[in-house]
Amino acid sequence: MPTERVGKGLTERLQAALKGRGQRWTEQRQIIVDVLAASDGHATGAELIERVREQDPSATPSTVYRTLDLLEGLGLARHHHGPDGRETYHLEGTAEHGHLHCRGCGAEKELDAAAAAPILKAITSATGFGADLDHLSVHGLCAACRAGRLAPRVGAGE
Amino acid sequence: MPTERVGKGLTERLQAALKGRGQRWTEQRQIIVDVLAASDGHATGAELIERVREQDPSATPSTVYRTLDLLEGLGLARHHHGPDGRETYHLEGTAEHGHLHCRGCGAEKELDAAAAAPILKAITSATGFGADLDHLSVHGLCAACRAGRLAPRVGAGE
DNA sequence: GAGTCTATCGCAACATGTTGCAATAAGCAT
DNA sequence: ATGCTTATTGCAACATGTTGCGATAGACTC
Repeated sequence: MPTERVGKGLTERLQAALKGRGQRWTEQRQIIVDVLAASDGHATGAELIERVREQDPSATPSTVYRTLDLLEGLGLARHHHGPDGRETYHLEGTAEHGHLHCRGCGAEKELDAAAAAPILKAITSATGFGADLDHLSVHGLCAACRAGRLAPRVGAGE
Repeated sequence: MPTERVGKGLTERLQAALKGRGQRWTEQRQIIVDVLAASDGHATGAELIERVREQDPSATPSTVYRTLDLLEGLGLARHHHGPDGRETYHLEGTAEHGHLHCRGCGAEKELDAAAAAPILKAITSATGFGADLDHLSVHGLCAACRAGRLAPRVGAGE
């Protein structure tokens, strides 16, 4: 029965946060939050714009991106950059996680906090940096592709 | 005295590689390689285009980007994405390295292979991924910013 | 050196984000 | 309810990359 998947909680939280900062609650923002919540995984900016326009054709990219920025500022959404530099957004509801991109098979896996812990620790030991898991994108070859690397790389023949 | 910083070696290597694949050596490519070599650190696509245009105003973005792609295909150049998703290119001469972006002070540090080794090892242990150091960009807080975090974060007052 | 084949170039259009500015409308006070 | 203040919107222009296509010009053959 959920007409809105967000649940009252998020919307009200958002309204309260905005009011406290002298900012305003608008129809567009409601739609954008709904869309973001409905695309539970990750969505690129372009995808979000398209979906928002389905509900409100008058919406423009600038509004969507500005709202996304706003949501990030409030800590309700996050974004990271995919392997091609495109932006990907997701709601705060999702647990903090990093991303693994395999250049062999194109697969994309999430890196949850537990699995990432030793990695973050290694980063801190080696560099002193405290890494943001949400912004950690690792590009490389997944286990399967490394094992299956029968075909030799570019070499001579092409 | 170096009119060209590249040195004959790279240019000739490139010419040979191209010839072997039925591809061609052109003035533009010479210029782009020169520019890339002269911007020894990292340069964004836009910067490279601008510098190439200084030497050849007729050059267009598509040519530059396509050449950059070509150079990457030949293993002579690499690119990665900065914290804002913008592309950054550098020549292969540079040792393979990752990047550390501090969101506190904005500093950008390089992560050399030696320092990265334990990190890559941790990634492999935790995920099975063999990570590409060149595509590893870590975003977080550097040691100084973590230590100097006297000012509390966003909190109430703003 | 002239001719041929086709890789590369330049252009123009598109895709994804970003930004400035004037018009609109949300939230508050009267 | 009416009016006021100003955050937000929509538009239009710009910034950075990407792609298709016809024209140009490398490199090779004769």
